Amino acid sequence: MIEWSQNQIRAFRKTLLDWYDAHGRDLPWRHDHAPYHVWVSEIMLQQTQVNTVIPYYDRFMAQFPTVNALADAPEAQLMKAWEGLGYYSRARNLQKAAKQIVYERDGQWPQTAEGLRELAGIGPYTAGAIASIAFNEPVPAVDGNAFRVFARLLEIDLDIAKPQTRPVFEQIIGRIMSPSRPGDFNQAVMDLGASYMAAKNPDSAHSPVKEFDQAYLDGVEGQYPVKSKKPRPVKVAYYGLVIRHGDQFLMQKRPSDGLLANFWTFPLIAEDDVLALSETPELVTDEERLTLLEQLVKQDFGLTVHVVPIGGKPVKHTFTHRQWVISLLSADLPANTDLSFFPGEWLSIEALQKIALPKVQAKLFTRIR
DNA sequence: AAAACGTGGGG
DNA sequence: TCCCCAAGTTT
Repeated sequence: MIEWSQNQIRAFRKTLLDWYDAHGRDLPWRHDHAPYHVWVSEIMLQQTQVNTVIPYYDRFMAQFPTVNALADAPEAQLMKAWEGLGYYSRARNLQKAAKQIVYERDGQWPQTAEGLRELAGIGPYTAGAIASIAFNEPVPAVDGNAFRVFARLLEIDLDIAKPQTRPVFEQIIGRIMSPSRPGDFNQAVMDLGASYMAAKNPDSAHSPVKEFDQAYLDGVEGQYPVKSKKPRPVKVAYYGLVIRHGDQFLMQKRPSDGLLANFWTFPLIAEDDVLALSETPELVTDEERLTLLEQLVKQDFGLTVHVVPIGGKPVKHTFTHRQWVISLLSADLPANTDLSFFPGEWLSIEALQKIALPKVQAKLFTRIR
C-alpha cells in the first residue's frame, strides 16, 4: 500500500471532480439533493445495479412522492412497488424509517451520518452517502466502488469482505476526500467505479485518474481488490403443489421472518421431508415419492390429494445462499374437502396479479396459468 | 464474525 | 453451467 502527499491528494481531488463535473451521470435521483430522494435511491441501490433501479425509482416517486406518503402507505402497496427488486426487508425498513421521521422526529431528518444511523435500514455506507450528498457533511461513503477504486489506487491489500477492513478504508478515504464537495466526491468515486475502474473489464488506460492508479501503473490491477470468496448456494429440492379450484389457486403465506418473509407462495414441500418418511430413502422410486408426498400432505395439512406431475423441466431459482429446484405437481382436491386446517387461502388469478409476488413465485405462476 | 437476505447481468 | 459482481444491513 502506498500513501499520498498533501499535494497529490489535492491534485487527485481536482482531477476527479473536474471529470465528474464534465462526465458525471445524469440520474433521476441526482436532479436535486432532497434527503428523501437521496435516501430512497440509496436504499434501492444497495446490492442492486443502477439500470435495474431507475424504473423502480421513478414509479416509487410517482406513488410515494414524500416521506409522509411513504409513512402512511398500505404495506401491500409498498411491497407491490418493490416487487421484483429483491432484499424485501429494505422496503419494510424504508417504511419503518419513514414512520420514525414523521412520527418520532416531527418530520425532521437527522442531518449527520451518526444521526442517520438511528434510522432503520441505514448502515455505515448509506449514512455516509445521505449525509454527504444531502447535508454536505464531509464523511466517506464506502461501498463496493469505493473499496475497489481505492484498493487499486493505493494498492491496499486488505480483504474487503472482512468487517474490520471498513474502518481502515473510511479513515484513508476520509483524509483524501474533498472537504468542500463531499457529496460530489463520493458520487464521483461511484461513477469512476462503475466505468473506468469497474470490477469487470476496467479501462484503466483511459481513466481520468490513471496517473494516480498505482495498481494500473504496476500492471497488477487484476489483483485488487482482495476479496475472500463466499460459499456457493446450497441446493434444495421442492415439490410445488398447484391446487386449482375453478379459477382459484390454493396459496400459503410464508412466515414473517426468513427468506421471502410474508409473501404468498404455492405450497412447497421439501423433497427431503418427503424422503424422510421412507426407511430407505435411497431406494424410493419416482412413483413412491408421489405416494409419500400425498402422505405428507395428509399428515401436515389434513388434505387428501392425488398429485400428478406437470410436464416440463423443474423451475430453478437461485438466491444468494440457496438454489431452489421445484418440481411442479398438480393436485386435484375432492369437492367436499375440508380446508379448515389448511394454513392458506384460495386466491384468484386476478388476486394473484394484484398482490406482490417474488420472482420465484411469478415463475411458477407463468408456468401454470 | 459469519450468515442471511433477491435478483439480474456478464464473462 | 457456473461464478462473480452490484450505491449493504441486520442479526
